Amino acid sequence: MKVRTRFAPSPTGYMHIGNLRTALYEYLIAKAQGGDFLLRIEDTDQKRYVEGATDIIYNTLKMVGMNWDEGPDIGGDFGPYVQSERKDLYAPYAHKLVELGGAHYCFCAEREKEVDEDGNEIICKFEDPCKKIPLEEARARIAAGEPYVIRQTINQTGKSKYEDKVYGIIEIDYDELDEGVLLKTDGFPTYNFANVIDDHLMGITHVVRGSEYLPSTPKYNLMYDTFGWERPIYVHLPPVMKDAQHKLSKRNGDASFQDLLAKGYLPEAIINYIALLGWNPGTEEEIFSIKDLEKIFSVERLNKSPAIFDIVKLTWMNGVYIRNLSGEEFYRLAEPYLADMPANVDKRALAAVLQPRVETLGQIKEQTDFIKELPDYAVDLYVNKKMKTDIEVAKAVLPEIKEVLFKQSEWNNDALFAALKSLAETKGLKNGQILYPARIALSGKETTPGGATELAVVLGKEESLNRIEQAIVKLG
RNA sequence: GGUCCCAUCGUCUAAUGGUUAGGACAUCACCCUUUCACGGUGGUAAUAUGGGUUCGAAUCCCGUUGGGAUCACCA
Repeated sequence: MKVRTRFAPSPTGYMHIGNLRTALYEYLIAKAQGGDFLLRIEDTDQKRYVEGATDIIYNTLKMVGMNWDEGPDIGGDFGPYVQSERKDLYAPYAHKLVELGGAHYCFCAEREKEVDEDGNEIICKFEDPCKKIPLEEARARIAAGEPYVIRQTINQTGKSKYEDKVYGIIEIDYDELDEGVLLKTDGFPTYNFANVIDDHLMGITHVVRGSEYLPSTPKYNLMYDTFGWERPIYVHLPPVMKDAQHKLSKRNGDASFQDLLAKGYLPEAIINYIALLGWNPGTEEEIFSIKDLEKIFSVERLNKSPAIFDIVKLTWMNGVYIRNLSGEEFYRLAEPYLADMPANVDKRALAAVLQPRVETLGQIKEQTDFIKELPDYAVDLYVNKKMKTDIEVAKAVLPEIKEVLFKQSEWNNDALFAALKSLAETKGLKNGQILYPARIALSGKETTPGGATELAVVLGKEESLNRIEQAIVKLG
């Protein structure tokens, strides 16, 4: 049978990393088996709907290369793919479930949380008195216009049992299961119910979701069983953590996919990194494109313990992706970050020195700030023991450097380096005694992307000579 | 609180009864070098804990501890 998985986000306007990873695994489980990956929007909670949120979902999935085979925008044989458009479809199934004995009509007021004297929430199992109302009486009250919900009926005793692909056999006592609402007063289904109906109707073979659903899965199974439907294969995923105690969440202000993009992380690197948060290929390789992952992914290698999201390792991996880019591709990506560079700056040369030195595109700004404007630096920057330079050396050498550069007609790194190197030789100095002061004069910074001659190329001849002259004046 | 789940270097993880417990990030040292990076070499660093089972346990069982989840007309 063809594998079918689904990503079913609710449109809340925020694609967080845990969610993205769930989508990735759903996608990979399908694709590794030549199956279909579908997109379904779960918007049954009208209060939480956020305008434009579905576009964020579409754009994110497209950007990382997770193409869906069926979805709200492209359709498919099992639509509609937006739950609010499926609204009328659920109620008949709910009433059917009542007939089959798997649910009942309930007229209770909405449950309120009880609090004890210390302000702690009292947790107790809900015993629904409406369960005892004869079906005919309940139907009469509904006919009379009384508001009602449909609630799941759980009469089973003993242990429920199912197998999860990552956690193994899960056994839970039926007694622990809450008789939750399936169809709300407003006629909308709850997640619990809509999920079962939609997954069945859409032919979903593998239900992939967070491990928080592990304890409520027996309730879904009961519904599948009562309807006489085949239970899906379950794949529950451990959470992605911010630290040992907290899940990554919107509330904590943790990075979303969008935030990472804005900081200059590449979609390919993000996908590669999160794929490895809870899954490993069993080899020592760790750089994978999504196409690679489609070939090698297997559910068996999914991990069951939570994983902490480590931005440091993601940053490293992003650096790997940046370095693997061709010079042309990197230039294209870096260009927007170089928009405010002065016109005389050789942006291509600059991009070339930047590429091995940045791990995120966002780091370009701090690396290039000295180009726009020479910082007002302290003269003791010219002192460097290892390079055997100090203020006196700089004072002596800078006019000579200016002279050499002034005469230089070929303005590229090799030519400049050769020229300054021969200056050092004729003066009987070490290379560093020429190059270090030159670099400081050109940049006004202790560390720079590239050496003296590389910076001279980036700045151009005129600006380079100008800065060296300023240094000579500064040193008096 | 009841129930369910989890537990290997700081972090992500490998090792499905027999390894000097492996790799990657981070960290430290050294090399390369025109500063800083990149690259290269090497080092520090882990089986939470107590009992079993076994010739042999990170691995299987039980307890303890620590953490997480769940118990909504939210998904």
